[in-house]
Amino acid sequence: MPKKTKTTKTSSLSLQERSSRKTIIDVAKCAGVHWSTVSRGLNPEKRHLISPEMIERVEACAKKLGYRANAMASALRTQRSRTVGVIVSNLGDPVHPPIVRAIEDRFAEIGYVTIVGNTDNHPLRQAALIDRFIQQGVEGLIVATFERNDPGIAACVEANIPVVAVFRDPESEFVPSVRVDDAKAMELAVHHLAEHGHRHIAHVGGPQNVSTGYHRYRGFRRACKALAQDGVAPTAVFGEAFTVEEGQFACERLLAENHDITAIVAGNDMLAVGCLRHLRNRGISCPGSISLIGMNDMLFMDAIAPALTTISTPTAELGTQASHILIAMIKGTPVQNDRIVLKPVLLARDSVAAIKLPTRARSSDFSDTAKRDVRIRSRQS
Amino acid sequence: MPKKTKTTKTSSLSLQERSSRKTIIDVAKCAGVHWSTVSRGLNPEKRHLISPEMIERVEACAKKLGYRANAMASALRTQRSRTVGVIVSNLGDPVHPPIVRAIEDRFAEIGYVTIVGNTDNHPLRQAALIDRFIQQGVEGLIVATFERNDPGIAACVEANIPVVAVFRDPESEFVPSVRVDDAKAMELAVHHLAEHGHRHIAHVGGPQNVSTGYHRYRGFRRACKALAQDGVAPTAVFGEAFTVEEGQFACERLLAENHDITAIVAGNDMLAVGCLRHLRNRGISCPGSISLIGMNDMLFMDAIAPALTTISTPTAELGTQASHILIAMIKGTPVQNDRIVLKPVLLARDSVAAIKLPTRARSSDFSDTAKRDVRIRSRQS
DNA sequence: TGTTCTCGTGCACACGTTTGTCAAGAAACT
DNA sequence: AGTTTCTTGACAAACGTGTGCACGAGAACA
Repeated sequence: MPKKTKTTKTSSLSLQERSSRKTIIDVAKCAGVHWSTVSRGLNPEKRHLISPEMIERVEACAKKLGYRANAMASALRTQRSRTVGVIVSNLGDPVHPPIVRAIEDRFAEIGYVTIVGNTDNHPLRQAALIDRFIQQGVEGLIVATFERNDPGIAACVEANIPVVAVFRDPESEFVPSVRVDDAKAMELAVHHLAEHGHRHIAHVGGPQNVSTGYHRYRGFRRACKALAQDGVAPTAVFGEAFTVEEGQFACERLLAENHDITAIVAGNDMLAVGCLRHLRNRGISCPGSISLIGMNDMLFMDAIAPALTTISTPTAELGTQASHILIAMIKGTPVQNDRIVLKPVLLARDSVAAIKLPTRARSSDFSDTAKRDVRIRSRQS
Repeated sequence: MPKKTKTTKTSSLSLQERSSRKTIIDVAKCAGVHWSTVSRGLNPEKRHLISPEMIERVEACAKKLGYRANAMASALRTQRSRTVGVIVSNLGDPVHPPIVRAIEDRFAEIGYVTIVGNTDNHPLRQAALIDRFIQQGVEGLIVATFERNDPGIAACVEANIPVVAVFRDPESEFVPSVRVDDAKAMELAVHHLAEHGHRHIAHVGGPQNVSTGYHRYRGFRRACKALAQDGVAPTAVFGEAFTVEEGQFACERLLAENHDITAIVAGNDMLAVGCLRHLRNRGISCPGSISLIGMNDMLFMDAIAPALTTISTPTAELGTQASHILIAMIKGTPVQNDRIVLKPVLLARDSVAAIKLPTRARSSDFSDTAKRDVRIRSRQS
């Protein structure tokens, strides 16, 4: 009887190790029933198969023993891990936390758990992360790091796991996406500047291999072209990344070669803050000499000097919408609209001044800063 | 033979559903060996039991089939999920992302996956989250939401799961903690102001039920008491939370009752920005009329107006240290120091001015903003 | 050549669930 | 009363992996 010996040994060992995590078997013993009965009694979907008093008895025992279902065992059996993955480039970038937060909220509501990972924009780290998450058994993925035509998408569709792109648009037919209308955002910015009399407008853009940087630049050019008869001339420099440092350097390069620039449209607020830093270092007044518009309305952009006029991105809404789509995909529900493009809104603050008018917009009024933003909605709704 | 029918049905069904996720059995078939051999061949720790050529053959088949280990099955068998949980109050609060980011980095290095959750400071949500994470099988927990003597700790120790508190100190003997010296931080601030001639210093503090708010207030009072012979008089108001709005309201209450205040030490940067907003709305100059010091050195605090003098908190280091401790606990390694208190650093910028001197510190120099910070280290190292 | 030892592989059980199937008993029908 | 229907709970087979044990083959030794 070597089997018996082995069995006993193993089980006693595991009992020693796992302090005392209770299983349905413990609950069943306590309630004096078979464990399948416990399983059904505790599962809301199968509960109708069990008599009410039995359910009550089982639940009482479960509570008494401090029973907690083993999600791994359940996941293994049902092939549903109740887990989703979120991949961002860098949680430290202030655009991402509101998105992740919104996703976590939505999935917590349906009992799902959210795992996160950072790629730092390295395709290899992204690939490794996707691989690891699939191993982990995520039921879906929300990815904010896809480049245009990202090869990483193949790994997901191959593994047959639902993916939705957020913030960036991979422009792939296989992946639903939720993003903001980047081109439109830049058009709003350029028109806003043109209305203030600016003609020599420059773009301090971000990386062109991601949709955000690319579409924003395109939108900028399109807007300038539309205003060409008014004498609006486009100029552009690009940062290697959406960071303050890159914005600072790009701005430096821009001004070294172009001396008639009166306004800058930055690819996002980080780049804008970098521009601001360079202008400050050079002693160039903003908005006195050069006006500036950012994008995303990151935290504290209303508190910096000057309060930054920027294009607001509904980051939380991005996360919420992406979650809705992913949840539908996981449930197998047909998803009606899987190419969501949210409308950006211009927030007029203090970093844009009218040109040719000697009176500068000075923040001499003492109205509440939080209420001072002037929202200018995109015209075509 | 009803069994056969059943089996066939089940397996064919699952084959249909799970597109085609490969298992070790598939790899074993491909390599013509038993799957236990595959299991060992793919496991670095047991690989030495297998002949090199066999390992090669197995790995080739695994790669050819696109085999990905099923983490859930592995976790169930080994009782090790390679998963940790991080609990914060709100990812949208800019203190948290760097912490979470650092944790994710450290655990990614050892192949662990990080799941996150937000409590919004609701004890019930925290309890639910801890419960859910334990169900999920996390091997450890890093919690940034513990209140002092938090009852939620009981659930963790009862489940026998390693926990380390970060940022906040639950002051429990059962939980290691990694935090910054909050009291010392406020002392630095008060001394800095005293050195600039301030005598009427007020504290705009945060909630007192969490260690951060509590210790910062204590540190503030201690510093004032130490300077009592110099005529330093402490005053304090408190926000219900560490938010801009609460800071604004608290500042309003403060100034309504105290008209001789010349300096404010805020409980953190959010509260400081709130103070700034109120001062601005009231037309009170900062630092001209009232000096201000914040804490944490959140992102963009060097770009706001005025550039905020603040006490820097090494947030990423908090996450890294907490991870180190948790990893040691998970491995069973004895952890040398499980009460880590990091030293805060004062960053002198533009929101503090000397009193009684008619010349105000105006930011008229054009040196690089990023390099303008003056770091004042805590004296007793 | 027989014995012992090492090394590599196969076998089978267990981890904790979920769930299809079925037996037993009660209730309702003919 | 006999038969059918319905309810309730028990049984056992997976989900995919890790690992102690057994076993066979080859090497080393007397």
